[in-house]
Amino acid sequence: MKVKVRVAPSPTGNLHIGTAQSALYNWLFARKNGGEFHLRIEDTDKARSTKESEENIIEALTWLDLKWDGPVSHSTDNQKRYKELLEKLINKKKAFYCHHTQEELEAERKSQEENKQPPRHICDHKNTERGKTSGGIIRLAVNEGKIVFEDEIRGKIEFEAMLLGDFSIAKSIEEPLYNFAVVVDDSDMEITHVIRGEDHISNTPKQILIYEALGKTTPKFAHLPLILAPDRSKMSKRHGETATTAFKKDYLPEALINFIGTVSHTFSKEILTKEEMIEEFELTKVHKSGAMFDIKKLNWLNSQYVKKLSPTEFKKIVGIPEIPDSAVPLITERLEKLADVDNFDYFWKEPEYDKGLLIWKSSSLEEVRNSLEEILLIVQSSVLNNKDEMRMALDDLGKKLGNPTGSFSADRHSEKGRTSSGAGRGLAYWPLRVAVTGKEKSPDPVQIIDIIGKDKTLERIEAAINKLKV
RNA sequence: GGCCCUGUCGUCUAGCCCGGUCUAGGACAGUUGGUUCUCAUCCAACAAACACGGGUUCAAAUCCCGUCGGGGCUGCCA
Repeated sequence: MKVKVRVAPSPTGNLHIGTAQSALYNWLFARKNGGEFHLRIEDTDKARSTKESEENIIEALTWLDLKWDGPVSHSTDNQKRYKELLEKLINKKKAFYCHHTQEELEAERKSQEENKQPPRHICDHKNTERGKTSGGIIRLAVNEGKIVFEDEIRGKIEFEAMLLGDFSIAKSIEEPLYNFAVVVDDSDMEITHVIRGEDHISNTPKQILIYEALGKTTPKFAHLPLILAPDRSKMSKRHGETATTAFKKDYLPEALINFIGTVSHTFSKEILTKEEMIEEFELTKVHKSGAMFDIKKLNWLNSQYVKKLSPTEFKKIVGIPEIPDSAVPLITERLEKLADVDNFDYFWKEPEYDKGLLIWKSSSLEEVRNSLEEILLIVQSSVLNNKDEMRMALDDLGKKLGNPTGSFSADRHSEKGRTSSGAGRGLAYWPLRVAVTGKEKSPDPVQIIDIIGKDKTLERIEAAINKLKV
């Protein structure tokens, strides 16, 4: 039988990162087995479902390039089926109306907990005339027995049916609840493998009972481990952002895919595309225990992908003003998150900084100004068109300015056993970098100068000298 | 409380099924050093784990039992 899987998010919020992982694994499984991967919007709860959420789900999946087969389906398209099947179950006495009030149910649950009893409702309206009369919610008539299924990832899992009680399947004949709706949907779509988060393990016995009551064959089940927050609990809003689309501003989709793919499944490489993942993907190789969401690892992966981008791709993705291609590697080499590209805005706009930043170590204001004036002369000469000559000229200047032999201990730069020539070079390079970039951290100023050009460089050095005069 | 899932470095894991090759391997993060004007890259090195207790065995991270820990579910949400 042809493999058919789906991802079925409810449109009650943005696409959760865990659901994105679930989508990826379903997608990989389908592609690996030449099957189909579908997207179904599980909008059973009409009150909480929104159009915006649905749009967000589609936006996220599209961004991650997880293409689904066929049209997007909706639970709400299946209304008539739910009602039809619900009536059928009631007629066959496999389901019934429960007329107990919410207060009664709550009191029962409370006393059960106090008496260390399993929380459940075994309804005495089952198999009675009252149970056939519409009015209350609809429950499945559960009988004694064991419910056993073979999880494709975890192996055999067993439940005692009566511990479930006569659980609810619909609020009314027109309003099915989640467990009933998914079973009908999956069954009608002929889903062969239900691959979803571990948080659904306890729904599985209920769903199996519904399949049986309906006389349908059950699909295979596979429960993925959860992606955990730093406190090891399920990731939720209270831990910060969980929306997949929130990662768009900082991360490449390939990097996020790589991260969520490798965090719960081991592949032969740490860095690989989802096409490469298809080759090795096996449900039996999916891990059993939850994995913490390690943002540092995501950052590292992202930086690896950023470095591989061509200048054209990079500029298009981060959307910055036009800069020469040669500037791009200088940026990508030190970029972890896309939005941090603003730290390199000196390539396209004038730097702003405090004049104190121009001071190299414990040098004096005069020394720095003198150094900048010398550099101005160097730049004005034509050595600029050769980076090596430029460096030599700056190195010579460094030597000339010499090593101020005083102590450096009381400044903001750490002292790392620098050689005497290094100290002089610093007096040349440091103020130049600050003048050109306005930052204390940057790529080699000579390379930056080569990119922004002679005129801009002269302007910026003059501006720096003027700052020091005030 | 009840039911279920799970437990190797700080994190993600390899190894576990089929005991010895494991003085437990890799990656991220961390620390140190090299290149260096700063940052980054790159390179080198260091530190860091079998949850605990019994048992089986010549031998246990690997097999068995128990304990403890973590998580999920426990809705007329999904």
